[in-house]
Formats: sequence, structure tokens, C-alpha cells
Amino acid sequence: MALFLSTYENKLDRKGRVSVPASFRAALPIPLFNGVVLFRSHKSQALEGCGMDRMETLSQSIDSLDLFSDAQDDLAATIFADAHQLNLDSDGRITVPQHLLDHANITERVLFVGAGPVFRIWEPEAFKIYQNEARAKVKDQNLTLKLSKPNGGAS
Amino acid sequence: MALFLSTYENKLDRKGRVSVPASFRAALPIPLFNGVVLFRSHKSQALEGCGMDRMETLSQSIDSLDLFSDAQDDLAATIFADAHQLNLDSDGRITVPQHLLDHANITERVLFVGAGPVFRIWEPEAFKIYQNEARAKVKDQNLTLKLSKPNGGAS
DNA sequence: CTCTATATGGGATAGCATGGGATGACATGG
DNA sequence: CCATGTCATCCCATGCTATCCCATATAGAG
Repeated sequence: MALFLSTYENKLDRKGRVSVPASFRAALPIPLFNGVVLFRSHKSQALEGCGMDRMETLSQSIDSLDLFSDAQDDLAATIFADAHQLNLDSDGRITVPQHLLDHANITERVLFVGAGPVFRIWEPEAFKIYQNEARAKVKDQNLTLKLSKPNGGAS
Repeated sequence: MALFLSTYENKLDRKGRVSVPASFRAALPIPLFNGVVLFRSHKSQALEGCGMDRMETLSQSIDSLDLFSDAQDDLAATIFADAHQLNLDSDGRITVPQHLLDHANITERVLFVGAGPVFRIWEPEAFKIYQNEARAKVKDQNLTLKLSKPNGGAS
């Protein structure tokens, strides 16, 4: 699966296009579909992004729930309905739908933030505020993390 | 299998035709039959849609239930008896039978809603209400989902 | 300082959704 | 069996925009 690291700030142009950072493009799997999937984060004013492979994994996970169950329907309605598949053009740019930009309050600058298997898209100032709060929380709670074993053992 | 994402609103014309969104057409498998299958959802005022491959998978799943059992008969009666295979025309449109449109209260605008391996067709306002409720449920119940391992093993 | 990779800006084109007409297939009635 | 009506299918035109292509600027590495 993909691994997205680091943070890049690119410009949104008048046509609503923005360059996806080269290292993020490189991190995407060889695709049937050459692009990214974006959807609105329900926890913050940001967009969540990933490759199509992640969506396929999600789809399989949801498909393993009982067919026609409420849980399956509700998750599908909140995740897949909102997930936009955006093609990368030949120059490595995507065109972001306006309502996604609105959700994240983006007008000019776009911040791509690596988050491991996924990435997030923020308005740069909003991310600064968020990151400061996150740092304070991590420090206050002395958060730690067990590493997974390479073979995927339960943690 | 197919992966349907995002949400598209298209117009129903006077002949009862509507464009199937290009990305949904692209998501359909290379077909013996070039079209989609639609049937009335038994849970909501929407239509369920998929490719023929999904119908075949459903058929196999139902066939593995006890022969002549009530469950098998009931599912067959609600799904297969009601399922319409609708050809895509050369411009990527389908003609939707009136009683399917009636079930979903569709008169003019048709909302195609990606739901992973299937998609749904809603009247746009009805879906807004439904999605808000789904979001509230997902949030209230703190629904989570374990991702499948890539080889499909249970986690 | 030079070269290369990446991001940015702009124009052209092809694809998509929409609207409408023509034709052929199919069902129905005589 | 044939005629007729209905509608599914095919074809074409149009406008909008996503996609493609190309040029330029900038930053970083050698």
C-alpha cells in the first residue's frame, strides 16, 4: 500500500488545478486508474486522499459485512458516495471540485500532508493551528505507539 | 469487481433516458451484456444498480442457501424477479422503466450514488435526507471498519 | 554557474452530458 | 399472415469542461 510522507504547499490555479507533489504521485500504486481519490474528512476541515487501491480495500471490507445490512448501507453512503476519483493529467495535476475546496476553506494555496497510508489536504493556515493542537495533545498525554510486526501481527 | 464512487446528478429527458456517468460506465466490467442491472431497493426509496457480474455473484450466494428455503425464495422474489437489465446506448444512456422511477419518486433529476461494489439511484432531495441520517448514525454508533488484509484474510 | 526536475500558466482539443430526429425491432390487433 | 403503433436503438449536433500539450519559471543538486 502507499506511503505518503512530508508536507508540500502548492498553488491552486484559476482552472482549479493543483500539482500533486511528485513524491505522492510516485507513492501511488501502478493503477488501473491514474489518479487519487479525495473525500471530505468528517472530523476536520480537511480532505482525505488516497490511491484507488485503498478504496478497493475499503470496498472489500464493506462487502464482507452482511449484504443489505444497515451498517453496510450507512458506511457506503458516507464513504463511497463522497469519494471523488480525480484523474492526474499529463503534468501531474488534479482538478479539485469546488465543494471539496469549500469544505477545506481553500482558495489559493493547497497543503498536501502525508499521513502514512493516506494523505490529507488542508488550507495552510488551518493546518498550522491543527498541528499546534495535535502537538500539545501528544505531549500532554505522552502518547506512545507500538510498532507492528512486519508480517502484520495484531497490535 | 466494479468500484463505484462519488455522486453525479443527471437529467432525465422526455424519452425517459438518462446518461450513466462516464466513470460508472468505465467501472463496469467488460461485459457480455453492455449495460447495468437495476432493481428496487427493499429498504429505501432508491434503486440498486450494479453490473451483471454482481448479479452472478448474488446468484451464487443465494444458490448456496438451502434449496427451497424461505430465505432463498424470498431473496429471489425480491431481487431477481425485480431486476431489470438495461442496455447502454451508444451515447452511454439508459432508459429507466417508469415503475422504477416511481419507486424512487424521480421525475426530473437522477442522482447516481456510488456505493462501492454497487451504486444507487436516488431522487436528489431524498438522498440528502438519507445521507444526513446515515452520517448521524455512523457518528453516533462510532461505526468503524477493520480493513481487510490484501489477501482477503480475516483480521 | 549549469543542468535537471518540478511547479506554474495558458491555449487547444476531445470527451461528456444534453437535446432531438430517424429508423428498425417488437408486440398487438385484425 | 399482415398492418400498425410504440418504443428501443442509433445517429447527429451543441455547449461546457476535463484533459492534453507546450512553454516558462524556480529551486536544488552537482
